[in-house]
Amino acid sequence: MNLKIENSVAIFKALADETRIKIIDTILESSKTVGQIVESINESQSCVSHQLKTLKEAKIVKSERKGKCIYYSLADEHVKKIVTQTFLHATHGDEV
Amino acid sequence: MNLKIENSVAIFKALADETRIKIIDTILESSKTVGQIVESINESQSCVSHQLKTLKEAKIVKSERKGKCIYYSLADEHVKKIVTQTFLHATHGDEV
DNA sequence: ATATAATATGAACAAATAATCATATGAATG
DNA sequence: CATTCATATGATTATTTGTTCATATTATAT
Repeated sequence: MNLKIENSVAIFKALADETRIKIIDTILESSKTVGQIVESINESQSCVSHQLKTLKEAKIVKSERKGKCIYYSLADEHVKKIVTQTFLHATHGDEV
Repeated sequence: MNLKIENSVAIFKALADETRIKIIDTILESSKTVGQIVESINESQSCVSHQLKTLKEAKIVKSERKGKCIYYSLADEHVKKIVTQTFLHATHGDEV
């Protein structure tokens, strides 16, 4: 019943996987097709597709078909902020 | 070997659990003893203690003994930013 | 030194999750 | 309309993870 808690946990769960974070890192700046994502991280097409589905259900990413291919991108700026904030923390260690 | 990815995943994993988020929510503004945390969320002492350990290993929280009790608080401001940013997103839905 | 209060720990079990394999779907093109 | 290219899906298996129970530790007070 506590939306703040439950929604936050849902977001963090969606982000708590190396494959999914690699996907997000790949599409952080510009949208990519599934094929491009598969190329850029080192996982099978099936695996990537499964994880894209997870990310989409969590509303972390959105998709759009253009001709043959489907392009995935981050769903909104807020999610991007959470991710980049964490990337910063992760690379700058314990600095304030 | 990619620290940005690996450290970020570690942080998100630490945050990807309802019990742990409740703990974090409880100590977000001021430090609390284990007993106080147990009271405020609805989990057993053992469960809370286990999860506090997980959070501490992930450097999300720190602890300090004062007399009989051990006080837990957030480890740093950066983590607090990540959490509050997400809480905001979680409560304000899809707004930018 | 013992008893008590506060917290931590280890083992065990159940539940959740991620990758793989095989296959299905669906759009585009000849 | 049949084929091919791009992506999705379902089942299965292995691994990870969270909670509980019982017990251990550690500090303080008596």
